[in-house]
Amino acid sequence: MNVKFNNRDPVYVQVIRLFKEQIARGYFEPGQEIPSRRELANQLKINPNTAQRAYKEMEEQGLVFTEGNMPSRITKDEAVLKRVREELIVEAVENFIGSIKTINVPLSEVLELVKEKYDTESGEEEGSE
Amino acid sequence: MNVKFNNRDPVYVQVIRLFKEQIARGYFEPGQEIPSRRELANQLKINPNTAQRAYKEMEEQGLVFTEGNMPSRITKDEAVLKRVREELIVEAVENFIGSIKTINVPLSEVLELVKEKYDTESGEEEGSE
DNA sequence: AAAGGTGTATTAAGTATATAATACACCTCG
DNA sequence: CGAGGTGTATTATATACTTAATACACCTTT
Repeated sequence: MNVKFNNRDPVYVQVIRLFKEQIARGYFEPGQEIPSRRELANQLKINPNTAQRAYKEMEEQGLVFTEGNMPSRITKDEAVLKRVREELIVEAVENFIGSIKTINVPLSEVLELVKEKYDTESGEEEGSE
Repeated sequence: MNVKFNNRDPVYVQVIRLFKEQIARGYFEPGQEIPSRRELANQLKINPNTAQRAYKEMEEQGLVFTEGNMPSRITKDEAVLKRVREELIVEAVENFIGSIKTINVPLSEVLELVKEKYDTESGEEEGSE
């Protein structure tokens, strides 16, 4: 796994974000197993306790669930999964609007910029490391 | 002054951001005096040391300068001020594109959302707390 | 000269995050 | 049965950020 963490946000928050993005992209099936805390920690090169904290919060948010001592799973509630995607989109849009309003830029101007930039970096993954 | 800080980012980072936004909006004249560390701390209800840290970083970035023991001032270099605005815009655009790409949303779809939301909250301030 | 406002610097304490090292109960698998 | 993998919990240490309390040199104003 090839994940880059920034040093601004807590790692466990970034891990949650990572799972939400994958959910939004339809990467997970409802009820699908996710890596154990220890395995995730190994994959992401983080501490098992940090992985545990991320999973615990995701459980509180209803994104994953755990039965007995079985591996945790993505929720089977498809409405929840769908809502994750919508929330991420709304969040992105609101952040963007908030930013350009505080800077006081005409909307048409930035929309042009968005279209240009979007096509420029048309792909998004090119992980070679 | 009515500034709301979040608890995610360091306060001194948010203070820098605040100044950059005001610069981007043309709020400051080149060479204009800015509040002293103690006064800013008083206005924003933060610690003078935190204000000092923000000012120090802004000096390192060339945004403000200090002569002798006079009050610090916004740089007189208009090119620098102009660049601040451009950088904030580019940053907003890139963040936005990055977000919607990781979520895998068609561009046309979110652009519609942006237009709708932008008009909805046509004003921007409604702080009551 | 004295007072007070600049910027600047230092030291200490508190909180949140991350890591580390364990520990334990539970269940499955061999 | 026993080993090993689950989730879960506890305790300790390190670091970054924030606040706090001072301190000092410099300059202007009175």
